[in-house]
Amino acid sequence: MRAAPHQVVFKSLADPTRRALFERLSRDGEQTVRMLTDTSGVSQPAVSKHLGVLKHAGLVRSRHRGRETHYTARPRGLAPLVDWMSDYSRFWQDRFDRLEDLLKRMDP
Amino acid sequence: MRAAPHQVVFKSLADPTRRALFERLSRDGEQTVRMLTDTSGVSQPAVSKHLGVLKHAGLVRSRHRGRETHYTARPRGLAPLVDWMSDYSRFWQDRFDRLEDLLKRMDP
DNA sequence: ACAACCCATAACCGTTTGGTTATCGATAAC
DNA sequence: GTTATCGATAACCAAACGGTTATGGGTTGT
Repeated sequence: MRAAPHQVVFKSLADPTRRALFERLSRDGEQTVRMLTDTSGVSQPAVSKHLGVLKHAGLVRSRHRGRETHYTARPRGLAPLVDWMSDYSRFWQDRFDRLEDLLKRMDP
Repeated sequence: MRAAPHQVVFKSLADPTRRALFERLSRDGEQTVRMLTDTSGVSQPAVSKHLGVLKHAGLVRSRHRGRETHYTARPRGLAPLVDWMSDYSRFWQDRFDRLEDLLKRMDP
């Protein structure tokens, strides 16, 4: 039995180090493992492991060139969170539904 | 140094049992600890502990009457997630900004 | 008054998790 | 060709986590 997408995403983002990596990739764009390691405060293997988790959750992508691996944020990976919120909180559902309508009307 | 709101919320929702409690309260409205325990699959103390975590995260409220404690979902407790998403993902920021505008125009 | 019930807390325990160091294959630099 | 760099993996470890049982204070029912 596979874990639901939102489960994996929540778990991934619960760790501050991992979230910092995602934030960094979102702010500054594509980065190599080395670059990420140099500002993360943890060791390179730790960074690699975290990136593995984020990748498995669909939150980042990787691209190999030569001996380096370049990682990129995948904003759409957050979609399961939005879906979950609208499923289980009418409060947000109403808001997201309106947003959906608005976007459709603006960009049909 | 206090933990950032989104950190607490992410951590709280990372656990499936805890998320199930929040989902239940969101779907079915106010519930006592006993009612929640009977369908949770874990012991009453476990439920109490989880509810404590959710409460600390601002995701539920509690109200005492007699010997029972009634818990309610607090949808606004999810706001830190939306904020975080719009801060660190331009993709969602654009969408949420539009939502913000829409809501302001609809309900000024 | 007493028994039963509700819920929170404490003490404890196995598993998971986030970190480390060591290592190795692959590529780049000299 | 040799040396240095990059990044993934393995093995290991302490701390955090999610569960349990035991208990006790407060409230309701008989």
